[in-house]
Amino acid sequence: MLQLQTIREQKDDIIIALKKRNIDATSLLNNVLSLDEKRRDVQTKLDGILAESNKLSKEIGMLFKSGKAQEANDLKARTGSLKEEAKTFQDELNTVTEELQTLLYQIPNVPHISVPSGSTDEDNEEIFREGDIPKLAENALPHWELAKKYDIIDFELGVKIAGAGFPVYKGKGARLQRALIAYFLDKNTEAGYTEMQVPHLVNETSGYGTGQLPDKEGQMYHITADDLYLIPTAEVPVTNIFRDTIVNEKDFPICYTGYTPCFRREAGSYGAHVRGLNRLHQFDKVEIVRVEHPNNSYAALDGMVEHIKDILRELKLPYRILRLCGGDLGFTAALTFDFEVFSTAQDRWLEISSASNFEAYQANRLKLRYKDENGKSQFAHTLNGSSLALPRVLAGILENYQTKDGIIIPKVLVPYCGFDKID
RNA sequence: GGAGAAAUGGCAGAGUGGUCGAAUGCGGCAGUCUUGAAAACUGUUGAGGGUCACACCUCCGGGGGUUCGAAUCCCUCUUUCUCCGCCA
Repeated sequence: MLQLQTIREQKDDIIIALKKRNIDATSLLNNVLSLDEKRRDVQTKLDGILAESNKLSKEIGMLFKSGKAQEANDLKARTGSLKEEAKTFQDELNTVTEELQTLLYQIPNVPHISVPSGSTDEDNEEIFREGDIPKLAENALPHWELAKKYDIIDFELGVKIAGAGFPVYKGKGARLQRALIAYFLDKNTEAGYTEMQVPHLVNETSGYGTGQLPDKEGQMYHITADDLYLIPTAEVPVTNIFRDTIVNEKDFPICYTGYTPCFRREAGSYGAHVRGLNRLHQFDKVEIVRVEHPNNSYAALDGMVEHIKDILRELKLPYRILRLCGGDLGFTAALTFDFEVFSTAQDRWLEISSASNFEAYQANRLKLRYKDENGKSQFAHTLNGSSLALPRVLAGILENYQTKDGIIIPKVLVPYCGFDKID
């Protein structure tokens, strides 16, 4: 959520910046400002009445104490109308505040200056590419064929148990999953991230905190009986650790990592591109989350990008990094870098990580603050990234490391797997 | 799931209708002393709105009510603890 003060001071700049998202926010922001003005006006009136009422009450109390009951009762008579007025203004204030809140929730984050304009993923800007694309044999198979051939993932079994998009990993496939999780967590921990195990279900307030709610309910599984949501990413529970907190400036940088399954309804996505592991309702992911001083958040984002690069280098997977364009940028993000692994057998890039700086947008919703050198509360910056999302990394490994003798396990994973080949 | 108790500032913990945004202790911050540190001492220290700055307003788990006036009384919800039941 954008800060009111920022909107007041930089309305025109915000409107220009939001054009990169192909949004004309002019009337929205004007409405926000006029509601804000109204809110302050009503608040001031209400405060005045309450101040008078408080004063009268004190006087009445003193009169009663000194035995002047008659005078006290005279004063009492005057409080009735004040009460009615206060109620009117209070109701108005509540209405205006709620309207204002609703509008603020509709404004996405302001894109960073470096975000290119554009409307679809085709407009994303490739900024880096590394790793050799292997030359596979003529009869190279996509991962869903490989999964079947070596009996390591059973998609049909998942359909039986839960439905499409819930694969069952078997034998070495399951072990490889576990190895990847452990390897990622170890890499993150070595880099200074503290490992956390968090709930996989969150309440509504947490959904609002990180920006999944309102509006994106449809993307999450909702447990209506208890009004809980299955997490679409560890970002939600891990970032919400900091909801309603004031952290110590000395504690920066705050770096957390966590493994969780992720649940996404992915309503409406069908077709060839969602085959196999490409798009699932349940998948595993290791996430990194940082809480940073505003002055340092972009350096922190660069650090996260370097960290993810390091992992992909060790896995020896060919990858590229994209700077997302305005149209592809998530609602809450100011700047996002996507990592894509090249799937040789499918001849396409697969997104395996996304690292974002949310600046103060989530912090404002979360009420996540720190005290600056003057002792004033300021919103911190939040960031997160995947390191990494499992299924497509798995797909990339299966496809790129296939040989006629089986699938070779990347060297760094062998100690975690306990085997060096799937055959 | 049943019965009872409780929810107050970073933490602990007073406060049962009026000058209480809230005693006290711990912690934090600043200073004195010290070569430095510790100890001791002194001061300071909740959040939000509002204002150029004050004033002023709101917040004692959430919501509602009684009253001129509520941390304090009533209703309701949530959470925690104890006991019982069930259970990995």
